[in-house]
Amino acid sequence: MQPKLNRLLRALAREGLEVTYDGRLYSVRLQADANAPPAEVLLPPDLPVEGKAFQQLAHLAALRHPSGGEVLRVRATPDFHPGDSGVAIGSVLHTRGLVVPGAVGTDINCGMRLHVADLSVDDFLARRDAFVERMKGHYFFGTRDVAMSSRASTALLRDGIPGWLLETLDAPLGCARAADLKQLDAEVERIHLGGVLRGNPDWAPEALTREGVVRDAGLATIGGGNHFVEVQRVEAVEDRARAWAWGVREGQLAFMIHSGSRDVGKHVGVAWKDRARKAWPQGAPFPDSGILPLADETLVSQYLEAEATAANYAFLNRLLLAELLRQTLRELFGDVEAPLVYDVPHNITLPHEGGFLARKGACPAAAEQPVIIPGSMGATSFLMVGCGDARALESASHGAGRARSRFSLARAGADQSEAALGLKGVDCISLREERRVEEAPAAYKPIRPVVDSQVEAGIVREVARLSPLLTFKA
DNA sequence: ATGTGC
Repeated sequence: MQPKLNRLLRALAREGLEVTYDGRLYSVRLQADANAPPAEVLLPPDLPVEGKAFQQLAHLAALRHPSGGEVLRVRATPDFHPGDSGVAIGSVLHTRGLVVPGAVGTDINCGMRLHVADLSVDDFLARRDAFVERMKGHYFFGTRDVAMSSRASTALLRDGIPGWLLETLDAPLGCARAADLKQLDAEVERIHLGGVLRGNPDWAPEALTREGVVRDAGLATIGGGNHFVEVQRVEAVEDRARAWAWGVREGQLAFMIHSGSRDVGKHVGVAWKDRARKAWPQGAPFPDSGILPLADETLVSQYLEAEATAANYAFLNRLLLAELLRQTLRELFGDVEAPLVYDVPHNITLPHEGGFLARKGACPAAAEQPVIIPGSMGATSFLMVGCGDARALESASHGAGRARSRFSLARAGADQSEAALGLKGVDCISLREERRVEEAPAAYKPIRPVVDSQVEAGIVREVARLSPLLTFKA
């Protein structure tokens, strides 16, 4: 391990990076810019590292805007890996006087949602096939009814889940019929930020606000990449008091949702990538990294409003993915209670100490707050509680982190046996075989060391572990 | 991340 590490440090030095490592925490900065704050990465020695991700972190920390504002700190979680827009997944960026749209990207308010269900695992598995057929219909073949009035859609984009609920309670339609509205109303407090950021429907695709009935084919769909919906079993409870308070008990059926704002986030993210370029001061050289911050006060607040608009949509997307599943459980098993444990975004910009914290694939981990860290397909997932660690910028990892690219897995000649891919015994429902391979357990780092390193560092504590029964991938 | 694509 040690020679390998030394080789990595030497290679990074040749590429102009100054890197130190104390066996737990890396500190990275550009040699050419001693005034930039160092970027820190929590990473145990036995986890694989990629030089490109360090490069991206160092450049993010060195980011400046000619007219002011500053990067205060950059921190990365142990699941960090290179991002294709120039910002590593797992980056947490603390700024003042500027924001960086690329530090969130297009997958705005990608996040996690966890429910537990009052149903035995045996009873569930006895009707697995019927359940799978119904859910395939909802998630893959569009048998869901997610129509909204344009009033409800507009209220959602502006005022989040509470706004949507108000309009929907008033004039139920489509997805509202599917939803148990009273229960949803009671569950709003278990959504991070109450399921609302102040948005503006003008930033959303026009089809979502057009007068009449809005039928959005993307709503209540899982999406690609690492997104999934998984049925799980609560395997072990470590913190009994907290688990009890959150309604989580050993042996329960559970379901976990990992999804985001779909096309709406892409619409906003792409538009603002363009705007950031156009707003860059005339004559100033573009940063090598290609990452462009916004410093103008009006542009900053407009961007945050646009990001919030997509974030509100993502909250509803996860809510409806859960609602379809909850409704299907009721159809098959009668009056099953399946309460929300928590819903938390891990791709979002939020106010922090007079400035902003942009998380790209990092879960908020303020003190006492539920933290959801999914394992890769087939692996254990974790329900944790945050410790509010300031050095970690109150952030935990958002998963195990990708270890191999999609392409490296799909490459001809690679060993694609079920065993080599780690797919043996994994019940994965997917429309496309490639997806199962691209997202196979072998594509990801092991979750255990990622979680343990964060517990040891005082960032999170374990509340419960969940093991997978059935995974839906689009 | 995205009705993608080394």
